[in-house]
Amino acid sequence: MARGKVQMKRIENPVHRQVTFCKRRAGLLKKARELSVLCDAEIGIFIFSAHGKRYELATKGFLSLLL
Amino acid sequence: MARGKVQMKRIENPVHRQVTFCKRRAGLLKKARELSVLCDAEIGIFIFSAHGKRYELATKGFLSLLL
DNA sequence: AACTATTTATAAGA
DNA sequence: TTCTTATAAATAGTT
Repeated sequence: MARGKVQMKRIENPVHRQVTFCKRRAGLLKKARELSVLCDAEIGIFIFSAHGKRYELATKGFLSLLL
Repeated sequence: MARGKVQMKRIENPVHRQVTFCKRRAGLLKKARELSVLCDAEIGIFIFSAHGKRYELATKGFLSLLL
């Protein structure tokens, strides 16, 4: 993206990888919320960090649709 | 976005809403794949359209982490 | 389904 | 590490 193109492979530097994870995770969840609102879609997202920490998002009607 | 800011509310025009759904759904899944590769994260996404059609993405190790 | 003018996301830098 | 900013990427409206 900015100030340089991104190589589409694992970021080796742990600090850089962690920073990118935080930023892009936030961006992904924002995009998901937007899609849900704009297009009346139900969305569920689970993200597990490399260390197994879980982050999630689910819109209101999501669970009943999934099950 | 382009050629006009987006109002963060449901798109009323059904054709416009469907087109936006397709475009943004593709964008969201792309971003998810990128996050997974760059940051070594496992990700699962379920999207249900307003008509109940399901779209999904899951990275390799996702299911075993979820369950 | 392609195009492109713009907005948005974000990689580096401060 | 939070904030900034130059630039890449996504996408709204158009054709």
